[in-house]
Amino acid sequence: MSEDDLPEQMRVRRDKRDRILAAGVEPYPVEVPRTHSLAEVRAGHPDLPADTQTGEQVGVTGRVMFLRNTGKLCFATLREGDGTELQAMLSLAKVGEEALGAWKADVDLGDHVFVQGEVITSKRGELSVLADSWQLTAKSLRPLPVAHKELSEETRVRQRYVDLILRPKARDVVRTRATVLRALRDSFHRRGFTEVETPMLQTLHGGASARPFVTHSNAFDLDLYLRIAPELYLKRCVVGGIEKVFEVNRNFRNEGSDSSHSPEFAMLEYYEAYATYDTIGVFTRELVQEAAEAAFGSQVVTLADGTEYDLSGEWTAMTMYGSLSDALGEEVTPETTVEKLRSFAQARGLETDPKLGHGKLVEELWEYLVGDHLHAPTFVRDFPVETSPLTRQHRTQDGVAEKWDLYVRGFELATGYSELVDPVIERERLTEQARLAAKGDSEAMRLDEDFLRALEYGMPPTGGAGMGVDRLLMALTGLGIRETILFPLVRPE
RNA sequence: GCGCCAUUAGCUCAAUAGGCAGAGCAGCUGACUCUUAAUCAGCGGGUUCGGGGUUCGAGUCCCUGAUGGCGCACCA
Repeated sequence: MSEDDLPEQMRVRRDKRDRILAAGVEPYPVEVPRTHSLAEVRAGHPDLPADTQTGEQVGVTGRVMFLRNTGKLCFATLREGDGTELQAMLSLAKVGEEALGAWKADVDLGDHVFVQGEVITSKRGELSVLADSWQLTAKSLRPLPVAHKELSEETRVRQRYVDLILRPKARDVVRTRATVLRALRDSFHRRGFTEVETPMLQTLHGGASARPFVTHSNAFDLDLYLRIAPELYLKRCVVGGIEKVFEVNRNFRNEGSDSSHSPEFAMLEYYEAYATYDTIGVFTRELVQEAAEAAFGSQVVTLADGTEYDLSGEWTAMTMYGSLSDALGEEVTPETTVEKLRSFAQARGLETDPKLGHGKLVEELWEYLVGDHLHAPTFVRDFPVETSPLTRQHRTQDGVAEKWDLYVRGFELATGYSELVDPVIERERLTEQARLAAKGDSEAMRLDEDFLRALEYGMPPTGGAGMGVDRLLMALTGLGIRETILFPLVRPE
C-alpha cells in the first residue's frame, strides 16, 4: 500500500509524526524521566477528597485511552500494562499556550505519552496528574478500534496486540495462564518431580494416535515429525531412573481445529514410578485444584459466562461399563457382543460405523449417553482394553484397562494410566498398532524399536497422566481454546 | 474434508421489493478551565471481500474464488 492509498486517519497520523519531527521533537524518545507507575500513584493516594492538591510531583506514562479536550483544560485517561488507569490534566495556566496547543494538535487516542506534574484530584474527585509538562513517548500511526464495541472475533485473534490494548480481560487471560503454569510447576516441584524437555522433532511419532506434521532436516537429509506426544521419551526417563518426571510443552497434531482443538497445543505429561492410575488420579485432582487456588484464590472458579464452577473436594468417579449400563438400563460388560452394542446404539438413535469393534462402540455409546451430559469434574475409569493398547490390563477385571479420563464441563481434560511396562506385551501391542496404522493411514506408525529396547531394560511399575494445558485454562476460565492461546494459528490474510 | 451463514467507512453495524450507500464512535475545522464513552456546530472519509454474469440499473439476484463463524467428520 503506497502512502497515498492509506486510509485518511493513518495519513493524518503520519502527517502529525512528520510535523512533530519537523518541529525538532522526537516522537519516539529513547527515555523519559518516569518516576512512578500509574498504579503507584493510585496506591500512594487512596481516598483523596475532591479538589485536593498533594504537592507531590510525579512523572508518569501511559497509553491514551480517552481524550476530552476542552478549550483551556484538557483531560486524558492514561492506561498502563496492568490495566491501571489514571487521568492526566493539562491546563493552559500550567503548561502554557504552546504546549497545550501541541497536545491538542498532536495527541491521538492510542498514543503513548509522558506527563510530569502534581498529583491532584479534580473538582469531580478524579485522581489526576496536573501537568507542568508533557511529552510524546510513542506516536501511534493506526487508529485504535472503538473501545466501547466488541472487536470481531477474527480481529481479536489476528491482531492480538489490539485485543490486548483494548481489553484488560485479554491481558488477564495471559497472566492467568502464566500463573497456572507456574502453579503446575510448583505443584510438581513440591512433590519432588523433575522437569525435562524431550524432543519435539522426532524420527518416529508415537505415544498417541494422531496425524503428525512432517518436516525435513537438511543436515541429516531426514524427514522428521513434530511430536504428537512426549510419552515415549518420558517413559525412557523413568526407565533411566528419573522416577518422578514431568514435561510441559507443545504437541502438534495435523487435524481439525475447533473450539477445543488447536493444531499446536500445550501438553503436560507426568509419570511417577510406583504410582498407579488411582494415585495419579488423586494427584491430577490436586494439580487442578492447586492451579485454581493459585490463579483465583479459590477452588470455586467463576467462568466467562458468570457462572461458578466447583472444583473443590473429591470428584465423582464412575466406571465406563458401570455408568453405561446404568444409562442403558442394560448390563454392558467387556463380553457384550458387538451385535448387542449395535442394537443399543440403534435403539437410542445413535448412528455407528459398522466397522467399529466392541471397544469403540462402547466408547461411542458412553460418550453419547453419559459423557456429553457430564458437567461436574468426573473421572471415568476402566476403559475397554481394545481401545487402550498401551495401558496395563486391569489387575482383577478381564477386558478392561487401568485407564481413566477426566471430564470437566463435558470435555476431556486429562487422561491417566497404570502404564504398561511388560516389554513383550508392549511389543505385541505396538506391532499390532503399527499394522493397523499401515493398513488404514497414509501416515503409518512404525515400531519404535529404541523405545522397546528401553523397556526391555526394565521399567518399574508406573502411573502416568497427561493434561491439556490449554484445556486446563478453558476449565478454569470457561473460555474457548483460541482465547487461552495467545497467538492461535490463523490462515494468512 | 462436507453443509449452513457471514464479509459494507479506521472500528461496530444499518440500507424496504433490484432504484442517489447511511448511523454511532473515531478523524478534520471551530467553540468550551473540571471532563469521565465530555458536549455543541460544521466538514471529510467507501474497490459494499476478489473475479465473472443477469439487468436500463446490483451492496441486494446467479456462478466462482478467498477469508471467517457455526454444525458434522477426525481428534485431545
